[in-house]
Amino acid sequence: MDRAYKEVQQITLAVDCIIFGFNNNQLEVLLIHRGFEPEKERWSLMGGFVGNREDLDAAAHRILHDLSGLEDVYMEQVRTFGKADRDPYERVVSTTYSALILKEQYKAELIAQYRARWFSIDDLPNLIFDHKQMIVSALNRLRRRVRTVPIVFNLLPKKFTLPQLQLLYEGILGEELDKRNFRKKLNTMDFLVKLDEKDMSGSRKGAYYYQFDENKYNRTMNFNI
Amino acid sequence: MDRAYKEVQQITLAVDCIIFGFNNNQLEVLLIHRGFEPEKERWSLMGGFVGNREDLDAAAHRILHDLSGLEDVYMEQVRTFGKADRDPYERVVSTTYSALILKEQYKAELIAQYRARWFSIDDLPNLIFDHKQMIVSALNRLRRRVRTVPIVFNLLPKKFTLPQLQLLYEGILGEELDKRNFRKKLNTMDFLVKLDEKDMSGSRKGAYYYQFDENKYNRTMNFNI
DNA sequence: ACAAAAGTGTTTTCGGTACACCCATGG
DNA sequence: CCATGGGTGTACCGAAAACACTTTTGT
Repeated sequence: MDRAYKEVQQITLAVDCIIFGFNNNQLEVLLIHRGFEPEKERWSLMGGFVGNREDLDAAAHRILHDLSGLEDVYMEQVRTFGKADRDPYERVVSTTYSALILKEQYKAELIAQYRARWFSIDDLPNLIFDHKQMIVSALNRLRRRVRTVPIVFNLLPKKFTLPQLQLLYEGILGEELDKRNFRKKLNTMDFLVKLDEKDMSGSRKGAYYYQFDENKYNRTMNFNI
Repeated sequence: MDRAYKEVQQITLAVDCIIFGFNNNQLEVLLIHRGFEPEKERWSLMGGFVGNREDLDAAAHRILHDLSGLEDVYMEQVRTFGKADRDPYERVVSTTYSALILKEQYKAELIAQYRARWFSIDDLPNLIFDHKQMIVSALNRLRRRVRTVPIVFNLLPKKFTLPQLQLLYEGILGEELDKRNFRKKLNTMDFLVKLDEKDMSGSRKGAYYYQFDENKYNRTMNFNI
């Protein structure tokens, strides 16, 4: 605990982002193809170092913004990876953040610039260092969280249909859900608003659009899928 | 992501331990009375800096060992506190670990040396920096975890009685539990072994000792209080 | 008319909760 | 014999799970 100890500390602090999106009815992660050393030409999470006067959370948002062009994205800290040899080149401790984004809003030119690509969570490429573990822990956390906190709506447009929402849950949880039970549950917790408009793109009959109503949710704060 | 950025990084990485114990039928936290600057003479968590070649987890164990003399203690990472101004003296990012220990096993002389003291979780003193928040988040995590993972047994001696176990749960969860329902649940999940021996210290009748059987638990891995 | 997805209720099962009395023993 | 904490079983309720048919409409 004495100062001398700390003064010689040579550890770099980084942030890595696990960026989730919902595409092709699958939960996907955005990875970058590294155009720089070390580990050039391999896949990795989007990461970066923390600024000296920058909040850790702010660093995560900055890094996400660099890749996506997005601000005000929903992010949560997951955990910190601190094995001494996790990065074989230098001592870096990295805190992971999980982000939920809407694919349509990405700046395609940035994605291209970083040579980024979406990967289905059950078809990941080889990743550098411990990035695979980072994704696994973020996914586990996400699976727990989506059942009790209304965060999935960050992965959908403002207006979405119930079949869409159900597919999203199935993609995240990795299991099929019963349509009737799913809808019944959503009905009992009353935070979805049915619009008069239908999405005709997926079927002949068309599916009604819904919206998440934050105020309604805040009245009860009860959420349990 | 370029090296130059990182080379000027001046952030110190620390670990703080939230040490839980069960005493006087209450959940308590071990705090130290700082005999050193900064914030001398105030209460804080036991913490320290991470060594250059030391795993983050190892740093937490080392720090806990320094205070308690204990090895092989059950610890879990909680989360990382990274606000730029959380420590007004210098830039320190701190990862918190929660430890579950058995009060009887502490080395009293070390506790004395650090002028440490146990505090009931609902009667905490003023704490430096964001240490109060750290305790709150560790406690929240603990409350969630004890319901689904058999970690409470780290807070009890090998042999314990059901009244003891129930008091411990009540202390952690901060609510009273129904004796019959509590025991019924424990019975349906079959990982406790009843011994032939009784603890006569708490009552005339005496309470049977039980042990947690890890093998039995591993067969089903089902735990839900 | 038919294919394809959207929408809708009921029954059963199981776990959660509420609740009150007897037991063993040391004094 | 009595005070004290230890130990036990049942009835009710609500949430979760299982399950199949009708509706709409573009072709």
